[in-house]
Amino acid sequence: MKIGELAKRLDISTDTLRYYEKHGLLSFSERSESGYRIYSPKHEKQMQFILRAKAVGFSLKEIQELLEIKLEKQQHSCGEVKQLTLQKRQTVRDKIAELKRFEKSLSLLADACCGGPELATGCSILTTLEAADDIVI
Amino acid sequence: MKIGELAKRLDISTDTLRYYEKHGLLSFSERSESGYRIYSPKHEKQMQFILRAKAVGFSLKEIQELLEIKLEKQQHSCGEVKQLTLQKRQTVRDKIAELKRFEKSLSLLADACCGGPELATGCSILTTLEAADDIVI
DNA sequence: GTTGACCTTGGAGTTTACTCAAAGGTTTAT
DNA sequence: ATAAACCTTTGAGTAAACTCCAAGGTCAAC
Repeated sequence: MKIGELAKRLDISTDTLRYYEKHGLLSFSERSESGYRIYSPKHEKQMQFILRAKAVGFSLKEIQELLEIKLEKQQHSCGEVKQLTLQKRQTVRDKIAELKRFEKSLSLLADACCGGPELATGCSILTTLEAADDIVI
Repeated sequence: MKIGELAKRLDISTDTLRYYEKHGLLSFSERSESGYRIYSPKHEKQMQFILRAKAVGFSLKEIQELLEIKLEKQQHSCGEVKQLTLQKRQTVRDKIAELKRFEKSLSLLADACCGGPELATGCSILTTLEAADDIVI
């Protein structure tokens, strides 16, 4: 199958497929005589792995690590894989915590503001940001 | 006060201050005869506004909008400010939701994995990513 | 009068994950 | 045989928010 077909099956762009190949995520494929990339079901499966890993939050760099382990399973332990997963979960949790702090502060700001057509001269959001000691950060 | 002193007081770098000026966040300051930036308490207050807005999650671009309103309060309404705040809260909430989905999937993966020194050949995380129809995405 | 700490500018580099364009070769259908 | 639809490569551009560098000017202290 040529690149366009694989792209369509996976619902991504051909550019993305070439990008993944270039960055060591998707293994090189055979080429036709004219130089076209010819993909096998193996490549499609590899791509599905990549897309699933992306869907659970792994970055491309992290997916590279997972692929390295996956391709040489004999050389690696279950513990390593779990380690990567738990690490990722921790950074996700940290980000969630930060965003929740944002959410809380923004809610405080919004709730205190009338939000009406009044001039913004006395807007509580602006004055709070100007001199806030009371924002929960 | 020169740039180094203001930077120290705000606990940011001089590069950041120049960056903010260049990108229209911090108003231009006077210059000494030799071309040094000379900042007044007004500039420090403006920077505090910016840093507080950052601390509650606004991007620099959004802070620019807030500053425009702030500098011409007569021309704007409370509603506009609240609107920006609520919009921001929504994007923050959306991001939290996505990250929570990640967290959930990663937890499922991690919990199913023994994480031991066993070879990764049968690692449940890898096999799940290879052929997962059961990942909650 | 010279060291060292400060300041200036312009421009390049970083990270992430693509996306687009240009200029050209190939295949397929009519 | 020619037009449309595909493929190739290289290289540049995007967003966000800085960060670093080079090459040079300035100021205070000793």
